[in-house]
Amino acid sequence: MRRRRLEPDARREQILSVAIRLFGSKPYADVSTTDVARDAGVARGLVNHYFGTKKDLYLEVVRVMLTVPEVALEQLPEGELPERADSIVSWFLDVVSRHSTSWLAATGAGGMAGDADVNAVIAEAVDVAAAGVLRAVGMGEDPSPALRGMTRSYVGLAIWTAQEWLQRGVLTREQVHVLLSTALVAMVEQAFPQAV
Amino acid sequence: MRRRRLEPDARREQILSVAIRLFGSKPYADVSTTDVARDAGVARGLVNHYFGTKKDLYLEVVRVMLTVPEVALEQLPEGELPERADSIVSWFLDVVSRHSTSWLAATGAGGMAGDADVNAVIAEAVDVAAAGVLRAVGMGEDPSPALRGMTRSYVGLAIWTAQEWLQRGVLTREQVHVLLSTALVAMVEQAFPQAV
DNA sequence: CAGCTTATTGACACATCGCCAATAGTGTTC
DNA sequence: GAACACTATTGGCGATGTGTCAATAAGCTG
Repeated sequence: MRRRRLEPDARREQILSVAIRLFGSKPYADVSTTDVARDAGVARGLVNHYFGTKKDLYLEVVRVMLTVPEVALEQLPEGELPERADSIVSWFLDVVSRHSTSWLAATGAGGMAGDADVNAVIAEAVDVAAAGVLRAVGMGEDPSPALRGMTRSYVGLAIWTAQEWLQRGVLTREQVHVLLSTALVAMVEQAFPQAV
Repeated sequence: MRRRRLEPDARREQILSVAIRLFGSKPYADVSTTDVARDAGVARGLVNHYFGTKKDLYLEVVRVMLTVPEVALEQLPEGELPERADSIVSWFLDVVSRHSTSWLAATGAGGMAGDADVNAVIAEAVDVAAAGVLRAVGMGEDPSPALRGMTRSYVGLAIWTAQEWLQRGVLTREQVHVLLSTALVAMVEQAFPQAV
């Protein structure tokens, strides 16, 4: 039997990439650690050695899937609210359409929603997105819990709308953009003031 | 061993109620058919006999959890859009707060989101809710696919907002009401026209 | 009470998972 | 180049969960 011995970091990275591919295409229960090990050309025990339990591996996968480049989010236009809203919506749609499959699989929690740890990882990513939205609309300074909650709700709207666009294909990007922009403006002007 | 022999309907109902309780309090993977059988005072094989596979049982549970009395939805006020929006939002918040735990567990898909069959059941419930919203705002006559998609997105917003309210507790019912009403009015007036 | 229908059981076969002692690459030293 | 040490990697054991099915017995009927 020919074994190949790799640096721990390299092996871990290789197994993780295989896991990302599998968990991105099938729900959690339909991916066995045996599948991951086989596709990685490795004994199943090695997967546990590097990642602990199967759920731990899945958590790593979701973390990677939801990690998003927030560089372009730095330079936001200084215009009025509608322009700012357009800008943040465009950024969101760009990100989501680029990583569509993996991103949608992760936010849909491909078969592990409801689990406390998985929820925590998703919630953290949603928090990051919500913080970006709040900064974009000029309310990013020390937001109250209620305000952050409302913004997370808006991110939920964005996720669902993206699904209608990218998975169901019943909406055009233009329609999605209009919907998310108008909703954001309306919420900022009328609902958010109630949550200062 | 004392066996008790019940009518198939009665036994099925009893097992289902136990399953609803368990799946409502723990994620899918944390509930074994052995748990259901034990709590029902029954052999594990009987669960499979009545419901087939474990996932089939779960589908039944989700179906029941998402079945909602849509009686009060029949008599909707005839006023202007803001009043109609207030009305449908109130109806939604009443329903959701009444069945909060089970309803949230189901929409969160307690550990099986991403699975095709489970998604189908949830999607159907969302469709029903979306149809109610469309009727409430006076656009229920033969809506286009795009319009129905936008309305499903709005239902997604409502679900996420309800979670911030009932699970996280960072929003009051008043705040939720304002948020959902203003978002609905804005979407109907500005986004929906793009999807006739 | 005997007999029949069928609700219910118990066990078998199979899959998956976490764990750990044993194995064998790979670089180091003499 | 051979012996060695370090550790990445393997393979198998035990436990748990699931679906299936022939065997069993509960309860009605004559």
